Amino acid sequence: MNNKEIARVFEDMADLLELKGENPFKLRAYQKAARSIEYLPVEAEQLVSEGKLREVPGVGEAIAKKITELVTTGKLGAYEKLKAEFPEGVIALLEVPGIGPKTAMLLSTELGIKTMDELEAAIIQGKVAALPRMGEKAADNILRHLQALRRKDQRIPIGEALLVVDKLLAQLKDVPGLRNLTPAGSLRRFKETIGDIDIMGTADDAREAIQAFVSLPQVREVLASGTTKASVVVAGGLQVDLRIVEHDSFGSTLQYFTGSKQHNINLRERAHRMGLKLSEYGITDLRTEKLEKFATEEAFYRRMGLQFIPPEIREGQDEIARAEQGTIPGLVETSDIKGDLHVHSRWSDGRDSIEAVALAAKARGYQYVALTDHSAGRGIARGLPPERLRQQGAEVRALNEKLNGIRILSGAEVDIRADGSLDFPDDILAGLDIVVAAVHSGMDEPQERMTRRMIKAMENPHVDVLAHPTCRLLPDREPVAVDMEAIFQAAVRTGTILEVSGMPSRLDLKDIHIYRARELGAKLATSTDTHSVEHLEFMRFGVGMARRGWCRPQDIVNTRPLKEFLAYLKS
DNA sequence: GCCGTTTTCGGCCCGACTGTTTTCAGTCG
Repeated sequence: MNNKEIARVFEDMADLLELKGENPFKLRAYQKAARSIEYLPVEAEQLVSEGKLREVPGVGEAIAKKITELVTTGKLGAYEKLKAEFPEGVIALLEVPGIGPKTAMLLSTELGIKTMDELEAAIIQGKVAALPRMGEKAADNILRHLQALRRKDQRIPIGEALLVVDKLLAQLKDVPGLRNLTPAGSLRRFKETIGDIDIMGTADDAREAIQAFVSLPQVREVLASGTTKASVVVAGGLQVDLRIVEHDSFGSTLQYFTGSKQHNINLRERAHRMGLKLSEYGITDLRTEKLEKFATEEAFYRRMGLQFIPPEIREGQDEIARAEQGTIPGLVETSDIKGDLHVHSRWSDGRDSIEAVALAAKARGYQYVALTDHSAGRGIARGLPPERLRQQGAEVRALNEKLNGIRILSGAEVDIRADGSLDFPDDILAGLDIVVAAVHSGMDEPQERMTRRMIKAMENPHVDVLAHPTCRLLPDREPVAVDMEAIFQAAVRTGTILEVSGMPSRLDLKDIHIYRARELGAKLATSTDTHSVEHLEFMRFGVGMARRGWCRPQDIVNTRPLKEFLAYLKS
């Protein structure tokens, strides 16, 4: 049983305990453990065999036992027993926003509702509004949420969400007295997918700002609108929350609204031990009741006795303890990047000429860009047969003569075939500056074969980079079955660089993989898989992922200047 | 159920918004 499945069990258990009216702190313990397990950089199974389960924050004696049971038997007695205590389908009702434990139990016991369809029918028949403490409006609300839930796609990749946000921010820019408009929440933490969009700002008149927000043309529905915050649904079904505070609370509010939830809970517990109380408005001294406001997050963390914690690593793991010790590393930034190691031109399935891509790379301040068009095996992607690759090499040489300040590395994105062999013979690979290898087909293979296949490719001395290692596509294609721990170890052994693809639909490797690979000493590269010059911008997502994996500049090989990077490739 | 530089027992984050209510419960983030 994998970490995601284990986390799911504990989340369900927390829901069931809540339905049961159990001690709220107990169910919070389950939720915390679920979160912890979800973010583990290694499989819980490995921790069980190493006896290290108890080192995971939020995992104590009882939960460790439950995890062990799940890992070894694939089932959990306590969970099965708990499930049996409740009518079928109650947990499903909790999925609907606006339905909490009380309402779910009411709907289930009074009306016998098991599914969303039955719920919809009951609302339309007026049965829900007639329940105690319900009413027309409450029932209507549930119906709207239910229908929105049906329409709504899953979480969307961060790349798409940022487009929506950029537009919103541009539209709100001119509202008088509205300042400091900033994306917060999971967007600011660079989570790979976004469930809803959080924006915050400060204003002379919060009401006026909220009014401007809910009146935007793309707002399809206003879910809530008060004096300091509002929630709307915009075209496309995405929920956007806006929170407005006074100018001098900006730092505290940004911190509060960036989350994550678990990070904030941990911070508040720490504050409590310090005799302080945290809220979005600032820090209150519990003894004097005095509120201290913060204009910046830096000042806020300083007051808490902590090193500044970058948003990308505020996931409620051990970042607060690390900040207390002052051991949060300086994370890589987009401005550290000296080159892109994965770009396509119109020679294969890219849109632009090699020269256009090179000039765009130069304009970004890069010193080099690796041209990695597809190999012949990628027929659909107009992959290059050896002869065309040689012709391309000639053009690259000519361009390198002509252009100043940017070096084009001749390379290829070579297919890893089903047997682990490569789509170009070794003598051709040997003539390239850089070889990026990737799986593009036969993705349904069982884990052992896929793992062997990738490792075999990594063992080829000409292969420099393993691209998008898990082959997932957000939000639909699941990662291939592959033993990531083995891939990371092979990367360390063979010196193969692991790609962190910034392409929004890939983001591959993902955060916890990056964390583990780095921990084991593997080298990583943030790349874009550019197919037209605008895609070079995807580097921000690659860097965002790397930061979520706690990467410093020295962990990312393409932060090295050209000469140093070429020397590294040779070694 | 977890956890401890006050504690191994007694705590456990905090505020906003809505709807059905006459003072608050439920839900959310």
